[in-house]
Amino acid sequence: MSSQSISDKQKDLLAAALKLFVQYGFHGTPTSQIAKQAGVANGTLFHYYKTKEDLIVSLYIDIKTRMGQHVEEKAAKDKNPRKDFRNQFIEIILWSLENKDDYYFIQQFHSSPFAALVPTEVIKKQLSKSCAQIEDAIKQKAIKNRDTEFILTLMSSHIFGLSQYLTKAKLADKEQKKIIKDSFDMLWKMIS
Amino acid sequence: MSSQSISDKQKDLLAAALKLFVQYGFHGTPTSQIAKQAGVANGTLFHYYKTKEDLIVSLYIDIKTRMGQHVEEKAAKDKNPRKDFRNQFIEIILWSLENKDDYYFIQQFHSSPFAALVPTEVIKKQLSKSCAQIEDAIKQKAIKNRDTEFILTLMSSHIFGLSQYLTKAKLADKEQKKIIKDSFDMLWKMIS
DNA sequence: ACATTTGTAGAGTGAGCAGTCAATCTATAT
DNA sequence: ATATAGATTGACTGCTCACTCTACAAATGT
Repeated sequence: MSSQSISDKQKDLLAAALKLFVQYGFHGTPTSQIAKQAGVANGTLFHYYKTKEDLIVSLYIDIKTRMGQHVEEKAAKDKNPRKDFRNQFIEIILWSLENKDDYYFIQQFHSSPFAALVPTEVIKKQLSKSCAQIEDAIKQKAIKNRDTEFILTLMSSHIFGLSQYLTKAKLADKEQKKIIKDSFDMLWKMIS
Repeated sequence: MSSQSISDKQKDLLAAALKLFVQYGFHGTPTSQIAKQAGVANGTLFHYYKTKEDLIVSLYIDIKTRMGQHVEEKAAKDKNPRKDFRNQFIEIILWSLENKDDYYFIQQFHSSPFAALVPTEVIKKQLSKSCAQIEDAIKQKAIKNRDTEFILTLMSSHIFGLSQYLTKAKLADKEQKKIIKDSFDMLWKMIS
């Protein structure tokens, strides 16, 4: 199901679906519209995705994967936990601002019944790196000794909140970077 | 539209809608099912709510109002900003845990196209108190001097994250209270 | 060259849904 | 008693939508 290399038409379909889902919601977007927007026939959509549900879940996994790759590539690694987290923090925020639709879709998806349809193995894979990193930082006494999930949740929601704020308040680049750094300092103060 | 005192049948309808929306999502829930679950006829639903959309928005406003009232009543007022925020923080968290469906619905609603349909006056009314409180605390130098919206967003998402964590990790009462307090301390450290 | 698989198209189908409507019931007013 | 307005019902409708099906085209293998 939508694994392996993704064809051009699949990319078009996912891009079209993203745009429309963000604008009209899952149910407000007929598959016919998605096909139209992607410039393919109705049947083609169902050739690649067995059901609409399959398309939605595939889109989610695709976005998450791309986001992960981006951070992996861009964020400079660092021995110092604080700097390491900071680099990743900044890259995620920047990505979320450059890909607002994608980020918004993830939120939408998370608080929908579709969230339950993501295979557990996929979820675990997504979390494993972050968890390991947090556990590492705890061992190094760089951050508070708390349940890993707890820390991760607080970090995620902090990032979510910041992204939301920056999206609403359209600021100049300089001002924005200032707030991002400030925001990380606040986060770090909280968990260190 | 669904203002003024709410009749029993309306209450039944909202309760039914909440339950089903949380379980199956907005689109996965036909109005016919909502009516059935509420024990009224199909037409009765449309007597009270012009459209399904109207029902959804009304439900959101109803929940938000109830949540606000609950906090207003329960949270002990305090001259000390920190204590004042803490009391409210705790009450919101406890409410969210006792009313998981309601809280989940709010999230679902926020990241949906329906969010745009809430009248701006309603939104402003909801935010005014919190904003005033934050501005007050800033003047008293109890918390950092930042944009009010920024602080509010960080607080909201922190609460959201904590609620989510506590919902997943089912802990004993004592443990839970410990984490709530700890979590508030962390939040306060961040913004003070 | 031919066979087989894979991709693409788009009209068609049947189920399900939001919302209507005419009829009946209830309540309050006069 | 009677009139008026609101509440309640549930069968009905017209439309939308997810998904199917058949036919044809392109690629791939032999």
